[in-house]
Amino acid sequence: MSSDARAYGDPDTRRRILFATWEAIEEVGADIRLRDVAERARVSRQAVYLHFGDRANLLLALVEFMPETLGFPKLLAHVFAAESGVEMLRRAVVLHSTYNAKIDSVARVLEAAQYQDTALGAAWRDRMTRSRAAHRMIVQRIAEEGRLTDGWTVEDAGDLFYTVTMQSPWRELTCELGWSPKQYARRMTKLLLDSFVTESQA
Amino acid sequence: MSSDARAYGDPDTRRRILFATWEAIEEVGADIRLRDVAERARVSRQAVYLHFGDRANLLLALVEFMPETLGFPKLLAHVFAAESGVEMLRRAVVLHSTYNAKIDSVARVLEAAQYQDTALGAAWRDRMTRSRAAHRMIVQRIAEEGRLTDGWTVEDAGDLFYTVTMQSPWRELTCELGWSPKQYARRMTKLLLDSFVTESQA
DNA sequence: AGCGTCACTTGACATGATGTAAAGCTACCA
DNA sequence: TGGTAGCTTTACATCATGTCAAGTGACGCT
Repeated sequence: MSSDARAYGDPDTRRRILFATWEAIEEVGADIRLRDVAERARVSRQAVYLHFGDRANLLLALVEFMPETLGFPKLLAHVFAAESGVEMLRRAVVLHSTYNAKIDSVARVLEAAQYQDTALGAAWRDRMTRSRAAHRMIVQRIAEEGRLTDGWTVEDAGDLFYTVTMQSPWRELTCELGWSPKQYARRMTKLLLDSFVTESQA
Repeated sequence: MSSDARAYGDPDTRRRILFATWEAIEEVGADIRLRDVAERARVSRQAVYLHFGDRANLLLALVEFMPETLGFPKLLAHVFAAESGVEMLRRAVVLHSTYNAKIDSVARVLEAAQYQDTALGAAWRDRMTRSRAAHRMIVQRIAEEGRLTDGWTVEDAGDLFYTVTMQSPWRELTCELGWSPKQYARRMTKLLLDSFVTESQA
């Protein structure tokens, strides 16, 4: 995935356009026009096409750009630096509670667009696949520590963990139902630990 | 909500158009063109506009039309006819496991469109609000029977129940990860019961 | 100084879907 | 016979996407 031989144009301009797109999506929503994006980036509409080819490709680039900009790798590393599987799970949910908020407006657009553009759908799916793998590793760790409840396999619990902490449920609970990040983290963690983990300390 | 003084035109034609829309969405996806819809319904493109005004309104009508057509009220009644709260929850998850499948293609379109059209968004939200209330009632029943775990309030558990059984997580688990309806029902039920319900029988 | 090239601008244009407007057709009903 | 409801046909305005071609300015190289 993700490696076009060489990107066109000035990297700074490219970044400006990506930031402009991001801003535009946050303000306007899904139906951003590329002329608005261009205006925000203070370039011509055609510059956008020169850099990214088309709308789908622009969003595609944004999918890579956001996590880099938000320092996602570091945040993820902190989750995996935990000393126990249960603590990893806790930290993962906390990460979701804050990180999901930052990418939500863009995520809405991508969720909607993924079925219309093949390449974009693939990129989004790829992102999901990684996330799924990360969640499974956490459950794997819990299992290795002998704390996974008998009824669950690593695979099933991992997939469920991954799925219920996805963007959509998070969005519903926080944006629509008003849960704070802390409430989200506490309650979601409780749900998962209650089912996945055998009691021992907490 | 949902009561325009009187609908235009022949009700049969109206139904034909709605079915055609439904079909078109299932085959083509989100980017259906109204001319395709018209073609399937064997009416002119303008007939669609005469009946529904615009695209958003057509989708709006579809939101009401689908549950009626699929006999949703009866299915819901069966859930609430259960003798215990726990059994209600079980039945609700089973209902999700099959019903979500039937509406999924249309749900994708509506989820995407809800942020673009105000009225459509409101209608979709209304649907969600009802669903949320139903889920809460089930948890309420569990609580009344004294089986709700100490750590949960009816409200929080209800909202979580509602949220994790939403369309999106269901879609991910079944369409993308390949869970069968039975697997979905069993595992989702286990997750919820493990956390919400105090052990007593099963 | 001259030359080319990169990065971008400008303006024009084709495409294609949405939505509106107006006139015509047909069957039924009074 | 006349009217109206329900739909068709044709035409048209709009608007975003995406493409094309020519032009401009800065920069580096010779």
